[in-house]
Amino acid sequence: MAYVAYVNYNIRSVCERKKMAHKPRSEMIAETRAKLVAAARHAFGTAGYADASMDDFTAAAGLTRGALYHHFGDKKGLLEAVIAEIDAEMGARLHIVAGNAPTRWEGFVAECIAYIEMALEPEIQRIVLRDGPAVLGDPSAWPNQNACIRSMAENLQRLTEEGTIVATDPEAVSRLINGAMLHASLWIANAPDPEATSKKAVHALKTLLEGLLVRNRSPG
Amino acid sequence: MAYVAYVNYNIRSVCERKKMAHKPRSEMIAETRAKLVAAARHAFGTAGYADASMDDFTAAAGLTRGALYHHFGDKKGLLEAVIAEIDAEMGARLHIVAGNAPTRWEGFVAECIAYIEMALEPEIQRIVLRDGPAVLGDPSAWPNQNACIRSMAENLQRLTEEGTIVATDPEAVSRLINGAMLHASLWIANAPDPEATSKKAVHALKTLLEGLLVRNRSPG
DNA sequence: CTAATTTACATACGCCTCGTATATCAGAGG
DNA sequence: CCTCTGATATACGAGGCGTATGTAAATTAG
Repeated sequence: MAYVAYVNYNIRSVCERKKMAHKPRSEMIAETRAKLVAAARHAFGTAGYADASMDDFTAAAGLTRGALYHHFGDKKGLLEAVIAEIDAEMGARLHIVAGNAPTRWEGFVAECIAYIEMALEPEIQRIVLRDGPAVLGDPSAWPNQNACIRSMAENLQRLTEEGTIVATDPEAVSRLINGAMLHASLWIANAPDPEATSKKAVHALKTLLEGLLVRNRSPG
Repeated sequence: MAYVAYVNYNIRSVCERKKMAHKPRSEMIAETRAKLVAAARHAFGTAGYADASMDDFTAAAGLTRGALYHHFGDKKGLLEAVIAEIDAEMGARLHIVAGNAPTRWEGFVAECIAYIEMALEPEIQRIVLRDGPAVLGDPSAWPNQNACIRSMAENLQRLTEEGTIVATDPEAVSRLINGAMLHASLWIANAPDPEATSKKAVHALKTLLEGLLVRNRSPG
């Protein structure tokens, strides 16, 4: 018995989608995943993870929660996918910035500043910096390990080897700096005058970073 | 009509509480609030804010959600109260640490290290560092403004005036350092070997901080 | 000292959200 | 052509939260 109503099933929507595209199945699936990720990204970025209703944003993507559970397991799984996407974009942007600098050190500083600027974007701030850690735990344990951090740690490693900066554990320093930048972004974004605050933060960060330069340190 | 069942009301629990104590009303209220905050603090600290059921932890405190809504408005309000309590404790602990140091600079460094250690405690980490920002937004905009940050900013102000450290905006530097420490704590807490990681982080932090000392900087 | 009012809390109800179980259909492959 | 697997939709149940409402104790008024 039961489920009599299934006679009306989803005939309409399925037919519509059939008419629209005759792509191979794998493409349709990729498209579905992309649609879900995009819709979730928007919802998470504006309403926040907790207040984003799965029913709502799957519907906005022209789908239902059924598709979501099939592809991502649960809401957290979808958040992971969204964060992975954003993180990849961030990594790519930082890579470009670092590559355009004349020296390694300057590249590093430019990367830091670019990171702060990116972290000012509301979507990144909300999803990656606030909800991400709350829902998924410590970012340093995430699978991607934040492409950003790895890139910075590598730079620091080389700078240390070159003798440009004082000897420290590169990973430790990169995590400290990353945390500093992240917090700075939250501060800037919520400040009454973000522009001025940003200048103060960038200046302070440069001061802090320059303390690492060997040429700035007197033997002592 | 309706609400017929109210005849049985809460006679039992009320009578029990009446027998137990004949304190003035204000004390009873304070006790209720304290019980709720304590129960919530435990639940938030172990299960996390999102997974802590209001029905469950109010019941654990011998109360119902009615009391909670009356005193704190909603779940967020209770979280605010919990965080305020924890923040006050942290501030007091830091104050003591700083006061025991021979010089202002050493006090500042000691405070930083103590902060990292505190932030390793699971309850603080979960409630203040992860769920807090996700639910209540940027910590720098919280009412208490994090007693910790203010204290550090004051120290930096004085150190700058004394000429001990290079001139920067004290608030900016304190926020950067605060973010660095916070992130370091998350990293340490989730590292496979927290002890060793902690040493690395503290060493790196000291290196970073010492870069601010005027006596370490060569004129450049 | 009694009556009115306020305050502190408990209960009931409804909406919404999530997760799981089930149903259906479209393609892929034999 | 038939079967089987995979992609998606629907139905159902369990909780969680917020609000509206109820009650009794404490306080204040007269």
